[in-house]
This record gives sequence, C-alpha cells and structure tokens, in this order.
Amino acid sequence: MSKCGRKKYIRTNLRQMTMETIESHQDGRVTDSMAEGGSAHMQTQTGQNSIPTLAQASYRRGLMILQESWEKKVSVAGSGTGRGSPDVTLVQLPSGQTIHVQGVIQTPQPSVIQSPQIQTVQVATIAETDESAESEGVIDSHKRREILSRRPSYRKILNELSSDVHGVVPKIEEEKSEEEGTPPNIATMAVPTSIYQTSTGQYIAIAQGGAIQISNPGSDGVQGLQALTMTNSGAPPPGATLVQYAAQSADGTQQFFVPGSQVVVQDEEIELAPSHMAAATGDMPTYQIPAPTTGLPQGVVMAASPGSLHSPQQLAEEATRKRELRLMKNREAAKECRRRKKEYVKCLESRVAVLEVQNKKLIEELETLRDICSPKAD
DNA sequence: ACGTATGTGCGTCACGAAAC
DNA sequence: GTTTCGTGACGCACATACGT
Repeated sequence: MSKCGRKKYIRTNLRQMTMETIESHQDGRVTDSMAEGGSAHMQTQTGQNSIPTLAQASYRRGLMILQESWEKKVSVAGSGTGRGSPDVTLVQLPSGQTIHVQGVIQTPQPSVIQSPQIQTVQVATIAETDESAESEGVIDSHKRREILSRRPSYRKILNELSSDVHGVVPKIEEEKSEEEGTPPNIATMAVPTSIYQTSTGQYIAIAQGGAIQISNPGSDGVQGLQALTMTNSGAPPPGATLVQYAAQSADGTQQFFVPGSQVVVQDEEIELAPSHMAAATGDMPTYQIPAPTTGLPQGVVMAASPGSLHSPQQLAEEATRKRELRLMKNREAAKECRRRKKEYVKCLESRVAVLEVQNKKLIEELETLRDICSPKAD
C-alpha cells in the first residue's frame, strides 16, 4: 500500500481508535502517545467504543463538550452550597491510586435512605473549567499525573532541580505559559544581567530590558561588540521575536525574525543547536544565536526588502521565505494542538474518575434500596 | 556496561474544514 | 478558488526501565 493510501486507511480508523484506547486501558492510565495515536501500536489495539459521540468528534470538540458539561456541573454545585465545607471523597482509580474529589452535597429531595446521598461531584483537578480553583487544581492534577506516570519524566526532574537549586530560574511549564498570559519570550525570564560564553569563545550579555550584547574576545573591542535588541511587537508573525541586529562593523541595521522555539539560551553556553535539541530542553523559550561566520539558522527568515522580486533567485528566496514562514506557523500550531490534546486527555481522565465514583454510589444506593424493598426472609 | 523496549516530545507533511 | 488553520500520521531523537 502506498504511503498516501496507508495514511488514509489509518486516518479512517484513528478517530475511533483514539477514544477506544483511552477506554480500554485497564489501569486507567492514558499516555500521550496512545492518545496521540502516533505509532503503530494504535493499529493493533482493539476495544469497544463506549463513547461514540466523543469518538466521532475531534478531541477539541470533545473537550468543549466535556468542559460545557463540567461547567454546568460546577455551577450547579456552587450555587447550591450554603452549608459548611463540602465533602472530600477519595476516588479510587482502577490502578489503585487515589485522588481527592470534592463532593458537593445536593439534596433537594433527600433520598429515602440516609447514607448514600446523591452528590454532584466537583473535581478539583478540572482546573481548566474553574478559574478560582485553578491553582490547587493544577497542583492536584500534576500530583495525580505524577502518580500515574510509571517513571518520572526527564522534564519533571529538570523542573524540580531548577526550583530546588534556584527559585529564580523559571520553571518549565508544560502548559500554563499561554494560559497565564505571558508570551514565551526572553523578557519573561528573570535574569537581571547574565553573561554567557559561547562554545566559540564569544561572550553574550543579556540585560534586563532584553538587550543582548555579543562580544568577540578574539577581535578588537569595537568590531567584536554587537547588540541585539529583542522586541515582541505584533508586527512579526505570532510567536516570533523581532531581533534588531546592529553590528557595529556593518553599515546598517538588519532585522530578522526568530521563531520562539529556535533560540537556545543555556546556563553554560550558547551554541548552535538543531531544533530537536531545543525540543529536548523543554518548552522553555530558547534563543539560538549563530556564530557570526555562519549563515542564518533554519527558521530565521530575513525580512523581505520592499523592493521588487523579479529575478529567479529572488523568487526562489521568496518561496523559501514563505516556506519557512509556513513551517514556523505549523510548528506553533502543532505545539498548541498537542497542548490542547493533553488538556483534553486530562479532562477525560478526571471525568472517568468522577463517573466511577458516581457509579459506585448509585450501585450502593441500589443495593440499599433492594435490601429495604425486599428483605430476605431468613 | 550494554542492548532492547517503551514512553515522550518534536518537526514536518498531508489533508479536510473554515475563512476569505 | 485560494489561503489559513487544525490535526492525524510519520519519523526521529532522547530518556528511562529492564533484562542480560
């Protein structure tokens, strides 16, 4: 089967498979790769599709549905509570792990039996749907994910190390950077004035205002000093940082766009790093500064001059520029898409936990009613 | 210590849907 | 009809767990 045909074949099955995999995992754990369906494992797994409406929709639509239902549930729960602190229920996951679930007792018509009260359950882990509970919800969610993970992730360890050693270093936030309204750029890094030495011996100083000075010890002071000023005005493509490159030896100021994920600042050195290296360091905004002798790195696009583009070479450059722009946008879109997907999976996990609690309570109530209505004659 | 299996995240391509 | 956006799929690199 050709690649294209195979792709189509897989595509037709995968929307269902995604949800099926989430359903069929017996230990209640949903890994990203499974939900992502990014490998051949997906094609071999089978399961019953018990959430057909969600399975047919894209996960984004599913997330909206989930969030709507959650918001309804949360609002009902919130409006009906005039009494003391709500119950906290321990939800037992199929894997044996437990999470804390806040139960809001809602008894407009109390059950005839006393013990199991009908509850509308509010899960603290749904941080996405309740802003007021966001902080503790995020913590709970993270804790739960820690427990559910079979082994600590590389990024998590890095986060813990960063927070333990020096609280100044910003944590690598997996998903929160955008939600909290701080665009990932260098200005958000709490580095007052940092001096780095590159692998080529250059010194790079980052001032508080985001200005970068590059000095080349090999050359004399005047020629080696270059200034980079970074701004994030709306003019460049979204997610890109406009870098003004004012080399004093040059006769003018050049501008180029730097995609947010392409520039690497490391503690020890600033080096040319391929894109996957930047990826390995996490989602932290990173800056990649090429050595002066090298060309522009992949992803850095020279701003097109306002002049005409007629020669074949200029046309080719324009095509390349367009392609780079498209790739950059798609890169950012893919990141955002994955972030949403993770959010969606978290939401599903929480919903499963809550539904299990509800199911258990209903079963208990049913048993109790049975006992009351048909007492054994022994 | 080494090789292998598995999990995870990323960039890119392809393609359908929505926007223009 | 064209462009833009969102997302599934793929391949890759890296980290970690596990068996030898």
